[in-house]
Parts: sequence; C-alpha cells; structure tokens
Amino acid sequence: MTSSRSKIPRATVKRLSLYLRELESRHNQNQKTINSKQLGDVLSLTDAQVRKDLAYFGQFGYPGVGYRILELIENLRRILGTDRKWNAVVIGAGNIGRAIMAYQRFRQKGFEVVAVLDNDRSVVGQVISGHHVRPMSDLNDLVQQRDVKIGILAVPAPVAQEVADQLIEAGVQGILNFAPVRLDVHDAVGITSVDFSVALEQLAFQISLGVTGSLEEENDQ
Amino acid sequence: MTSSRSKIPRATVKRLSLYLRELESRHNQNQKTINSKQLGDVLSLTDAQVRKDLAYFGQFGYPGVGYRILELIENLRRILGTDRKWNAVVIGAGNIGRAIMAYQRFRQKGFEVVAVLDNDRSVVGQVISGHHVRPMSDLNDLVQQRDVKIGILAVPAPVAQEVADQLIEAGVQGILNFAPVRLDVHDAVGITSVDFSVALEQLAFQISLGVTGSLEEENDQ
DNA sequence: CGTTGTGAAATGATTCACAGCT
DNA sequence: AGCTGTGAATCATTTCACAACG
Repeated sequence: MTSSRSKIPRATVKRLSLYLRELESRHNQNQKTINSKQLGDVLSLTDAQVRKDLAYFGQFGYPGVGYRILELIENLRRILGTDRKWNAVVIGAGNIGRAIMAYQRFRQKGFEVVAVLDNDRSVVGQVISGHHVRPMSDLNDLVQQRDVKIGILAVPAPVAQEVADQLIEAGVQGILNFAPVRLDVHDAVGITSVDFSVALEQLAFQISLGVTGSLEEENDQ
Repeated sequence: MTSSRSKIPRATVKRLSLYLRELESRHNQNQKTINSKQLGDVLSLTDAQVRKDLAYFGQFGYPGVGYRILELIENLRRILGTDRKWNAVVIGAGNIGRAIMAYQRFRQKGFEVVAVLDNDRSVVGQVISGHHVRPMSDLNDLVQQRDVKIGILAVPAPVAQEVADQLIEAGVQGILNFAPVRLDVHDAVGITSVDFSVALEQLAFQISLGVTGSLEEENDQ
C-alpha cells in the first residue's frame, strides 16, 4: 500500500458519489473507459478537479486512455463503503419513513432495512413494505441481534434528538437524519442530514435572485 | 439602500437556512435577541463566520446587543424568498411524491402544492393528501392558470430529464429534483437536488473511516 | 499521441483582530 | 462594556501547466 495520507476535502467525498452515479450510468450503456474531461463535463467540473479528487485515493487512471469504468466503479464503492452490506433500522412510520422503506435504491447501495420502529401504538403492528412496525422498546435487542449499524431517523423534529440518543445508546454507528434539526452527538457517530425545507429555501433563493442577482457557483446538484 | 454588491459564497446561502431554522426555534421559546457567538455555537461555526454571512446582505446587528431575533427572521425570509407564496406542482404520485404532499412544513415555508400529476393511468384520479392526481397533459394549463413557479420532480430517474424539459417548457422557474440524476437545463432555471443515495453514501463513508481515518471538517448537517 | 498525476499558482473561504457604535 | 462589521491574514480548494507514462 502506497496510498498517500493527505487531507481529503469534504467536497471531494460528495463528488465521489456523483462520479459513481455517472459511471454506473455509463457502465449500463456499455461504455468501457472515460477520461477526466468527459467525466468533468457532465458535472460541470474541470478535468483537473476530477483527477485530483480521484488521486486522493490512489492511482486509478491509465495515461493516454483514461479510467476503466468498471474498475473505477469498484474502487469508488470500496472507498465509499458501499461494497459492504449495512443493516439499518427506520425509526418513524410516517410518510417519510414509508417513502424510505419503499425506496428500492437503498438496497442496491447495500443498505438493508431490517425493521421499522415507532412508538405510536396505533401504527405498531401494521405492515409497511413487508415489515411489521415494531415498538421502540425492541430497539436494543434488534441492534444487537441484527448487527444494525445505521439508524434512519424519520420522526418529528421535537423528538429527533431524544431518539438519536437512544439509537446511539443502542449502538448504531451512523444516523441518516430527515428531521429538520441539528443533532448533537459525540464525534464517533456519523451523521448525515437531509432537510427538505433547506432544499426548498435554496431553490427559492435561486429563483428570487432570478435575473436580478448572481451567485458565483452553479447548480448544487 | 446601501447594500454592498460583493460575491456571495454558496456555502453562505446554505447556512442562511440553518440560521433561520435555529432562530425560529429560539423565537418559539420567546427569546428576543441572540449574538453571533450563540448562533455560531449551535451550528459549530465561529462568531466571525456568522457575522460575515449576515453582513453580505445588510446591517442587521446592534453593537452591544446582538441581533433581534424576530427582525432577523423577517430579513432572512425576505432574502431567501420565503416571505412570498410559491405555487408548486408535484410530478409523480409514487412514494416520494406522496411523502412530499403530506409534508406540512412545505406549506409553512410558503410553498403551496396546487396539484399532483402523473402519467400512469392507474393512479390518475386517485386522491392523495386532498388532491386528485391529474394527467401530465394538464401541465401547461395548470402552470398558466395557477401561476406555478416550482416543479417538484418525484419521478423515476430514466424519465427525469424528459419531465424536467416539459416543466421548463410549461414555464416553471425552479425544480426541486428528487431523482438521482443530474438535470441538464439552461441557466435561467433554478435547480436543487435531493439525492438519498448520495446522502447514504456520505454516511457510509463516514462510518467506514470510523476510527481509521480523518476528514477535516465535521458533520455536514 | 492523448491523458494521467501532481507541484506551483491562483482563487476562494474562513478566521483573526480591532475600530467603532450603542 | 459588549458586540457588530470588516479589512488583513490565514487556511483550503481549485485551476494551471507540464513531466512522465502507456
């Protein structure tokens, strides 16, 4: 292993996901290789950016050729950790919880929902996307027995912190948070948040600027 | 108007939403003022960062006092464009579409869903969150008659670009995209994307690093 | 050739530190 | 006295440009 140990910008990690998405699409169309210019163009990035991002993690390219798509896909999956299986529990059987459970792509990425929990008596026992909704009291046993690494938090904002604490107490290593609050957790736990309101506000801002104004960067897709 | 015309970093705009979220929470607890240190602490930012972000848009603070919460909320809403009403259509009556329609917070932020469209015959006519699902052929009339400014795209990836084109053709000014593809649109249209898979991959990466590694920045919440 | 990987330069964002306001 | 707004300094990221490679 010769991999150099320099600091990896967070923005680079976000782009890795986007590279992977594009590469998978090209792979499905049977394309075999791609160069940094082509890959950059679809994401509105420079070729140098693409090369530098990838070079943080190793030497994947072939001078004069570019990158072999399949090989790069495998490398990116390994780097991102989606070449493994991650068991997850969904907390909250409301609309967002249901949408998540039905989202096929999660499984494709290696994330397996092993249970849905909710502490609302009126939903416990219902079947959603093939899972019986279980009471929150099952959490600890589930995490132990099914080796659950990820909690997907789809509960109302006011209880999100409390439930996050329970998840961490139970032993999950990461939380995907859909509640519009910032969770306060210690550093050993990974957190990624998806906040629809923030997304909408970003959009409203772009539209409000309209012809009026000027943001320097382009779309945050 | 004395507002200085400097470049606004995109990261600043994203933080504006987070400031607003925190301010609204404090306002509900009846807090009247807040200073840049307090506001920065909850988001793990420096006080200077907070002040600089806000100063891009005007002078909102009172030396010796801080910021008056209600006043700052109003200013941020105006800046973000959520002090206005935006009519929106949801395209796609699948799980994500349903979750969005049921998401109360959208309306609180000034976004009004005036219709759901889908071109799957088997769902057209169904009622979802109080709206009849209408056929895609109604799109143009709807956008005209209801002054629709925003399209919320909750369709499968393979048709996302095509539907985006239809939305723009019909006259929407912004698209909130839930499909895991990059949309290619001309600059006059605002785009914000929410990709669950990207979020999960970011999380997987954080966990994979685990004790192992070190990203420089902390949580992207 | 064409294209990578990478130092060096340029650009951009954050933090420091302090004058000035209330 | 306490806190803002902001130039100057620091730190991070992106782009340039080119040697090295298949």
